[in-house]
Amino acid sequence: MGIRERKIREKEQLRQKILDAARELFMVEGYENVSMRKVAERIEYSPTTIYLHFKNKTDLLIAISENILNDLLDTLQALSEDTRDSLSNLKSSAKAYAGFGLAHPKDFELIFIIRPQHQEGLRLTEGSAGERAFRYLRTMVGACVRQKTFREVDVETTAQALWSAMHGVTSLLIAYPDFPWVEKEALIDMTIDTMLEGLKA
Amino acid sequence: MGIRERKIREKEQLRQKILDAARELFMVEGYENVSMRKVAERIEYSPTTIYLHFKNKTDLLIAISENILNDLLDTLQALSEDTRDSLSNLKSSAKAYAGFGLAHPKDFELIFIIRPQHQEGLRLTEGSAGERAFRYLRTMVGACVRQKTFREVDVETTAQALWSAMHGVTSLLIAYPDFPWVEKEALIDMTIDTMLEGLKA
DNA sequence: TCGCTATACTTAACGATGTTAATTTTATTT
DNA sequence: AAATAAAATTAACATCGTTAAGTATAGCGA
Repeated sequence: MGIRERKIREKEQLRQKILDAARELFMVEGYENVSMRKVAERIEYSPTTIYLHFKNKTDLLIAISENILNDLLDTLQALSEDTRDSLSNLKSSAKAYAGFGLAHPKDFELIFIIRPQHQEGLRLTEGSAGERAFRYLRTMVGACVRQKTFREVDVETTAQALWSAMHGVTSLLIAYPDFPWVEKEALIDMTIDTMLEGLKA
Repeated sequence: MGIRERKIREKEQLRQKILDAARELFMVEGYENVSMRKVAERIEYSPTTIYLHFKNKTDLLIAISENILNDLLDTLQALSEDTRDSLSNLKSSAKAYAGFGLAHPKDFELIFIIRPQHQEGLRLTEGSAGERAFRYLRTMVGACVRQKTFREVDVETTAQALWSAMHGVTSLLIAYPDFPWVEKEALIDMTIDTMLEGLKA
């Protein structure tokens, strides 16, 4: 009796096909310029079929955002594999966050700029990619404090401040690509290095 | 022959009326939820009349953004009136930037989040509010370096890094109001204080 | 193999959007 | 009072997100 299973599988495949098509289009054309009809056309289904898999366009955006967030989390966690000292880990993770933004500006924009605009009251649910990413950051900060690499700062506040600083550079570099920035790498380094210097014991 | 003058004045008045109505609506309903028809209805003109004064909706957004940026610049410059030491000036300006964002989140969102999305290739033109604000920041950083309050850092890079950090906290606090932030003031203080600490001579 | 039923999918439509073209009203000049 | 220039409007186009209603299809028991 594998019929039911096959149907579920086919349904899941179509859902994935929609996600792939939409993500691709969002990246190339930008969320606001992609209509449900365009997504439908690309997968060769009628527009309404999408609504059998996603409640609305925002729901589609959210699902894709979660996928991207998982990619980002993978990128960050791949770095902690080589477990050097906590400070190096923290620094390379912070740089990876900004690096991800520069390498995939459209992804960054979608998850951190567009999504919160369309999903107000967004909160990090237990075990979500965003929640795990931030917990990972807090752990690294905690380690630096425990090992007296940092002075006795509040771990939660410090983690949030570090995220803020890295998020700031990345957002600005993406939002204003034509601003007369100094070399991007240099700016990213200056931001994270200054923060870390300010936290030293 | 004051007829021509009166006509110009009336035209300018209507333009201002449109700006006021649109800004008010943008603040309350959000840019994307405000249609040209809604703006028109509020000023009791037909929708097309707006197009006699603004090329399109983006043009309206830009004009309003410039107004808001001037407000922000005023807020910042009011602080430098009491000319204490450069470091205090820098610190209070940085806090004022974040404070403006928290006090007027919709304004902040409009000029720093929405506008760059609709006006790509945006550059700070000579003498614009944005350009003056940043130049002011660079001057304060330069003063701190010259007086050896800061170590010998590159002024341009440092100014951009400081803006990044402050922009980051503010953006995040606004974008994710439901994130479990520590006390907002504490987070803002931690971010700016850590940056300044990291720059000390 | 036949009809029955649930599921998958499509067609048609609604109200709203930004924007343009064509037209009418209004105010000024001759 | 007629002509002209300016200001404002009406009507329309293409497109949007989304819903309701209808049609095809695939699996089922007989």
